[in-house]
Amino acid sequence: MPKVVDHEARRQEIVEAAWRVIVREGIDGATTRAIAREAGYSNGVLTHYFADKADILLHALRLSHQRIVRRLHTKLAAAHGLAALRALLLDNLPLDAPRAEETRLEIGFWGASLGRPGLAEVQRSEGGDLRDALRTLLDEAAAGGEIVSAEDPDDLVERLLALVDGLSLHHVLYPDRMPAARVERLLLAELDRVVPVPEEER
Amino acid sequence: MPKVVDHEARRQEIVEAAWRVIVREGIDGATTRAIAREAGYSNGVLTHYFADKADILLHALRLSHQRIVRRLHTKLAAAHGLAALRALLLDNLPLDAPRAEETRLEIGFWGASLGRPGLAEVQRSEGGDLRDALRTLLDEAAAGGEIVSAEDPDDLVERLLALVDGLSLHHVLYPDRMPAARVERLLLAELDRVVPVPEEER
Amino acid sequence: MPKVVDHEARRQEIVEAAWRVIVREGIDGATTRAIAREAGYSNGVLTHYFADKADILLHALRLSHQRIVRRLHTKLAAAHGLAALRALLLDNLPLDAPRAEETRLEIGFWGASLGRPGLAEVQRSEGGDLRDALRTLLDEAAAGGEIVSAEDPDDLVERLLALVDGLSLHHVLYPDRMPAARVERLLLAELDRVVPVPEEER
Amino acid sequence: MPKVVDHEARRQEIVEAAWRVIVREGIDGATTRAIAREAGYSNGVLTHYFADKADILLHALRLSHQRIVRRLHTKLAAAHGLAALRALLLDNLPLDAPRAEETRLEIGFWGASLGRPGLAEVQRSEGGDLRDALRTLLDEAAAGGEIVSAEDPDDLVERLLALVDGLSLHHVLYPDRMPAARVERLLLAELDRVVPVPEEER
DNA sequence: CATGAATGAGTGTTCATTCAT
DNA sequence: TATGAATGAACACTCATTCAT
Repeated sequence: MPKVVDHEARRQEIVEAAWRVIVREGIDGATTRAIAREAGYSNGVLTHYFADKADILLHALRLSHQRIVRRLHTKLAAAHGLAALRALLLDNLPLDAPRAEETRLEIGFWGASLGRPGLAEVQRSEGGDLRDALRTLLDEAAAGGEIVSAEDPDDLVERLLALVDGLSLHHVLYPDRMPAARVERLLLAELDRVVPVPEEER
Repeated sequence: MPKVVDHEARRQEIVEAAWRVIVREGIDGATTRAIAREAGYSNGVLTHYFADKADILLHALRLSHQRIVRRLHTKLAAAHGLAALRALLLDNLPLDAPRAEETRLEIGFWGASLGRPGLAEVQRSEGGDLRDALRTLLDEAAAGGEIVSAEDPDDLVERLLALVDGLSLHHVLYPDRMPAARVERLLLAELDRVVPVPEEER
Repeated sequence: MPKVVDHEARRQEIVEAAWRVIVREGIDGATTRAIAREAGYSNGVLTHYFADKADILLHALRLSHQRIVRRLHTKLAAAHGLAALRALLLDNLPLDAPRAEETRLEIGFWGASLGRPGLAEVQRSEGGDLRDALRTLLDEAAAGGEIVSAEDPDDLVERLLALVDGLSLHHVLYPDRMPAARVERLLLAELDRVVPVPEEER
Repeated sequence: MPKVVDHEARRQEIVEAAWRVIVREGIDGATTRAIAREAGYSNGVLTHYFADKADILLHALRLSHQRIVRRLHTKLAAAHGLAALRALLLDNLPLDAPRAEETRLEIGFWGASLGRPGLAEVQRSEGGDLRDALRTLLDEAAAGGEIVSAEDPDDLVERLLALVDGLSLHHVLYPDRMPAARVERLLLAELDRVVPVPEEER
């Protein structure tokens, strides 16, 4: 098995370069040439590692999701229940520059996904992981008595996820109106509603 | 006596053609040629009515907003307070095919706006109208005792708007997971939280 | 004879507009639209007065020549012999802004004439008028004993004309190196060579 | 090991193709497509070798100048003083077909330079080389007693250069009136004026 | 006569892709 | 494997010209 590891490593290099280009120039600025240049290779290399440009973009999107997931796992390793739920949601908001970059990339892909089922599928399945994690933590919190809600837990999860995306979008598009602090406050307020907050804690 | 052509009407024709192309092919598929063809004219006509492609896209976005606003005004003419608030929010959701098209267009523009301040500005200012309307109705509902909330009303409005956009996005991208009925249910559930619902009514 | 005068006047208006556009924007910037706009008419008018764009340009060139000739006639009305010759040559140099404009137009037409025999023909025939005038004045000066030259008078005229064009060109292209004063000095020096200047006069 | 292509050689190929197109079709006929076709390549190649069309035109102009300079160096290698001066001036006249082509190209660029400072700058600086060479030879001739002139040597050089351009122009535009032989005769006559011609030589 | 709407070929330029080396 | 040369279709945009009104 000669050079198999190299192959995968090179793919990764290119995908990371694509990610950087998309974040920096936008999805329209992510030409194959720009990606190859960013990766430090010539145009032609891309052929050896990806079927076409769409394939590269798809993997760049996957990379972004993987990073989010990895970050989550690190953060959630020691946390449980409501605290973990809160951490997970906050982590998915563009509260600092790196995460704002991720959000910009994601927004670009929303539009790109409209006519390309392949991209939408990636977002669906990988978004599913986040949803599952949320649901698990929610159940954990409910089991621990931290949360009380008459609402269907899946609905609650979906609304939280929609809120995360909506707030993220508004922050990136209209940062003046929706600064990071407000994004955080609005999301936490939503979460607090399902929590029967004892008077002594607040 | 020149050829009788209503200049403004022709502009509108072209903008509507652009709107249809964007909805059908996505914002990337909206080439000047495609727009001209859709409008039933040759490439060159666009020159007479718009400065450049960006100008056309901008007006297509405005057209979409105008349609939403017009529809709202019709619906809200006889409604007041909480009922109007509810109607307004529901109307902004992609609960039927035409509105789903509008949402698709809007999502495309989110990405396009990232690197183009002009587009973002249009979205900001026209989105502002909706926000103001929401706020007014909210105050009306609060004054009438229909709504009770300890939360800052502007925050409430912003969260509702974020939720509208997030739910709309998820419906368009993942219709299986987020069918129209669920979109509606999730939004109304959010609204119900701020309403002190008397037992006998529910 | 209805409106015949109007027709010619309108042609003149348009030609003058074309002249101004060419001087201001260069020959490449002289589009039919720009000319019509400058003239204060719509695009379509040009059709009624000129066969095509080439026709307009040709008349704009003629106009420029006519202005030069008219100016000459005014200046030369009272002058004769060597003084007139000198005046005529100086008048053809771009020693002030309006004449520099004329020169710029002329240079543009030199290039345009290369592949268009019609334009070259206009320049040839109208340049001939100037040559004839020079020749006449030269003979006059020679007859009056003001000038003594062993050279063929036609050759002398041609060299003076070539020098006028060469100096004009260099002034317009490289004004730093060839300011107006130098243009004038160099031309007069050339003329002085054929004149046996008495010591007491200099 | 990439396809073996001499990058610089290919650039040269394209520039030479551009040169031929400009000479044949005029500067307006030198479209990027025409240049690519003349070079025997597709449209897209130009991208690899030049920033844009202006870059190609600029190099085509430089190529023309380089050819003139190279020819001069060959001719002047063994010549000195007045003879070299005479050779240099004659060499810059369009006395045969290839040099007439060069002149046509140059005339086209005069017009093109009017609104484009970059092109004018190239002509200025490269024309400066010729001026310096002339001045050097003039000094050499003066030092050797071959030439006697009370005139400022720089002025003399400038007038000779203006005459070269003016005569070249007239030859190209009006070949009937100004055949090659006359061009040569007129320039030499100008030069002879500054030379104290011994009786026995003429 | 004048308008200006409309045409459609043509412009420079970009870019994903192919492929010989 | 990696290069980068080469392709050719596509892009937004310009413009002289035509013509119905």
